[in-house]
This record gives sequence, structure tokens and C-alpha cells, in this order.
Amino acid sequence: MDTDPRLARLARPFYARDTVAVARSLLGHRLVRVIEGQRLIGRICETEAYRGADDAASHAFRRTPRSAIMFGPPGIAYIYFVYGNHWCLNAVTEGDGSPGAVLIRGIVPLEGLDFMRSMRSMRPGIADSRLADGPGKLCQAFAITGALNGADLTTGPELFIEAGEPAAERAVIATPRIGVRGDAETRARPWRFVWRQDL
DNA sequence: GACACGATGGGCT
DNA sequence: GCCCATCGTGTCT
Repeated sequence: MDTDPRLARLARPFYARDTVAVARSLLGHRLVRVIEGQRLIGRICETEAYRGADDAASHAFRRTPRSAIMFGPPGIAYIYFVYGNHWCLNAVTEGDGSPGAVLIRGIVPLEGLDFMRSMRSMRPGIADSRLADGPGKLCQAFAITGALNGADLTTGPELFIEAGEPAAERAVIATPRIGVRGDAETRARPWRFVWRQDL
């Protein structure tokens, strides 16, 4: 609502920590997209941590032109294209040459639902809670594409994360990451975090 | 240049 | 649960 005070953005030090810790503590904060004069807001409810040389599932397992951004400063958006159809949004973590990123896999829509619905018009009649409950769906609902790759989430005008109500510890579950490759030990790491609102 | 393969999502059985 | 569209990226030749 336009009467709400603007909440503080998460600042650089929030992201400049261990990637798994950032992934867990992002739950409950607010992803904000400003587009065409309106604010789209969603409460982050699902994340995954991707690290560096110790994480075969991560794009930063090897440094390539695409993954170079993960080796840079924290608090930056890393947005990549997958499966020929979808964009995925990450927040770069750690820093000082230690690569990492948190994939934002899902949000609960809070504001701008009409816009999100128009961006997801191929699923008419879907429940609000299902509007952006996957990494590709979230980028589609929020009109996030590679044009925003490299955006500074701590200062940028179009895409940022505001401090919200952190998810209660007992309501956070950790599971293996979805759709990753690598050895069994890598795949089993419980680096996906889900905020269960029913807990 | 060629080619294999996705940090997915939608449709259908 | 299974199938697969779709194309950028990385790897190999």
C-alpha cells in the first residue's frame, strides 16, 4: 500500500557472509521490483545456496564468463537463462574472491498481484500463492530478465530486497536442492530452504 | 563450428 | 509421474 513506510533495504554486509547462512536468512524478506511506476512485492519463501569450488552443482564450480559475476562483490543480482525458456534470479554472496549466490526460488505475492497475473496470463485463475512459486515463474511474474543481470540489490532502483519479517526458525525446513547434478554427496547437501507458513 | 545439456514449467497420462 | 519445447552456455574438435 502506498501509505506503508518504505522499509530499509538489506545492505551489503547481509550478503557478505557464508552463502548457506544468507540463503536461510533471506526467507521472509521482501523482493521488490519497480516497473512502470508500480511496486511488485513478494515475501521470499524458498531459496537455495550455491557456492564455489567445493560445490559441483554451482555455476561457480568453474569460473566462466557467465559465472564470473559470482566471484564479484556481494549484493549483486545474478540472472541467467535456462532450458531455453526461463530466467533465474540469484543474489551474489560472500565476496573477496570467494564466489557464491543464492537462488531465489519462490515468493508469496504481497503487492502488485494484478501485474504479476498479467505477466503469468498463461495460467489464468491460478491461486495467488501459486503465482510465483518457482524460480522461472517468479522471474516471469516480476518481469525479471537478463537485462537486470548485474543490478545492485542494495542500491538499484528497479530490483532490490527490503528487510521484512524474518521467517521463524521452527518454520524453516532444509532439503536437498532441486534439479542439481554432481556426485551424491553434493546432491544430498541440505542447502534448499523453505519457509512453511503453516508451521 | 558442432554438439550436448540444463539451478524449468506446462501439458498430458 | 512422464514428456518435451527451446536456446544460451560451456566444452570439445
